[in-house]
Amino acid sequence: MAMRGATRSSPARGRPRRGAYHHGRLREALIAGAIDLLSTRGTQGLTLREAARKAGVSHSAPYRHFANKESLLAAVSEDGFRRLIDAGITAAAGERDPARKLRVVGISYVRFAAENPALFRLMFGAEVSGERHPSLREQARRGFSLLGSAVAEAQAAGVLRAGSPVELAMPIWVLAHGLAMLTIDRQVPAELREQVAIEPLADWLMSVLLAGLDAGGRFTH
Amino acid sequence: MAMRGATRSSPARGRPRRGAYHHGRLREALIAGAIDLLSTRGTQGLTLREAARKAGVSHSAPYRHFANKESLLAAVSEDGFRRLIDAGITAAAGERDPARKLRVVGISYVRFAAENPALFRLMFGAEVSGERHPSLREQARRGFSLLGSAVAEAQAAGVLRAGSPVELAMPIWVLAHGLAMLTIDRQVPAELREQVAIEPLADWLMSVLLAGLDAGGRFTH
DNA sequence: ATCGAGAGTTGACGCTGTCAACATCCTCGG
DNA sequence: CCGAGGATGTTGACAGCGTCAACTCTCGAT
Repeated sequence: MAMRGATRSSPARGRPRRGAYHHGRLREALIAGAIDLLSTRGTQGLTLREAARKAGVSHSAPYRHFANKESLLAAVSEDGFRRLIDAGITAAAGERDPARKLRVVGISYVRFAAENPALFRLMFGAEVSGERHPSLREQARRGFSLLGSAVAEAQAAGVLRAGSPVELAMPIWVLAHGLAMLTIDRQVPAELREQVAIEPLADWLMSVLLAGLDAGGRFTH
Repeated sequence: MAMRGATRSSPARGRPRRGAYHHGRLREALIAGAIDLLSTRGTQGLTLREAARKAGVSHSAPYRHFANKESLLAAVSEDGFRRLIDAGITAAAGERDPARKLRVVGISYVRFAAENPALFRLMFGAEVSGERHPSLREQARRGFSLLGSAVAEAQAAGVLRAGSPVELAMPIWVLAHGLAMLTIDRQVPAELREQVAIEPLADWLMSVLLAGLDAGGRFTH
């Protein structure tokens, strides 16, 4: 049996020391396959058995590495959060002006969603519960604190009014998240969509909001 | 066979003229059952077969009324849009001041999402495609035009700057949608959540945005 | 009275997630 | 050097799902 061999996805990347029976890097291969399935065939196409097939492994091998499907989805989601945060960090690093930095972080958020719609929906969706997977909650917190530090920087430079960074970051996140979701759902009115470029729209929305943050009152709770 | 009878969900509501074999109002019963399943057991719990069971009918009877599962979901989604728009109309009717009217429409949007999370996600999700179900697109357009008229009213009253209503309505929708989604996903930071009341937060965000719309520039494309 | 179309049923298919029992491999203590 | 045992992978099963084909029942029009 075990007709599986080096023909499929080169098990044990690098040096194929392991025999045919043990994959060697199955966990990573499953996550990578799942991410690929998600972007090419959408949520419906992401199946435990199909991910196993792509890794060249039997249908229940994944259970040696994930308790159930939700656990695999959580790992995929966590990887998505890492990439989303990396995109934000990279975008911020490319800007020196603190005001522009704040905007490009928001724009990178929307762009990530537009480029990975199914993944983005999974990350914020309900099929993987944040309660059961606290590491996900941790990643979301990291992302929010990245935004918070961009806010603090803008405040220090005097381009954003004083106030609790979390209170000021919240509206920015809400706006970026709303635009990201509506973009994914293709709900942005045609009048406001020029070609497929979402960035100018995102930039304008950020301008409006930042102006409002300077003018508006605080959230006194 | 056909042990199904008046014991279950009273087929042919009103006058049970039809015998046991023909349900009489199966289509409506399936939609109602699906909505119920969605709110009590979530997306995963909404199953064609379970909806049929709730209606007291065999597992493939739904195919006489819906081409496939997605068609049932589309009907559920359309009902959701109607209720969402109704909520907005009701909220607007309760306010005379055009500025407050604009805000309560946004707040009602967020509240609807918070009260019907699974339904809201279905309405804007990917499992029912707007391309294949144009009536859904139509409902979304109706909702947007409801918001647009609230904007126009505010402009006429001089409490909102001039400009294309669609250009001004877009940021409001984006903000409301973002807050709705983040609320559903329980991502709103604890510091900003007082108890479970989302309305003050929504109101504040609307204030910030409206101030920004007055101060900010236009979206020149 | 009949007949045909609409509405519902039965049974099947392939797919899925999950589990139990089994097989194989790798490592480490003796 | 070896052999035991844990880690890893396989096989086969189960129930539930969406869907389809073939059947049956019912009712209203002719």
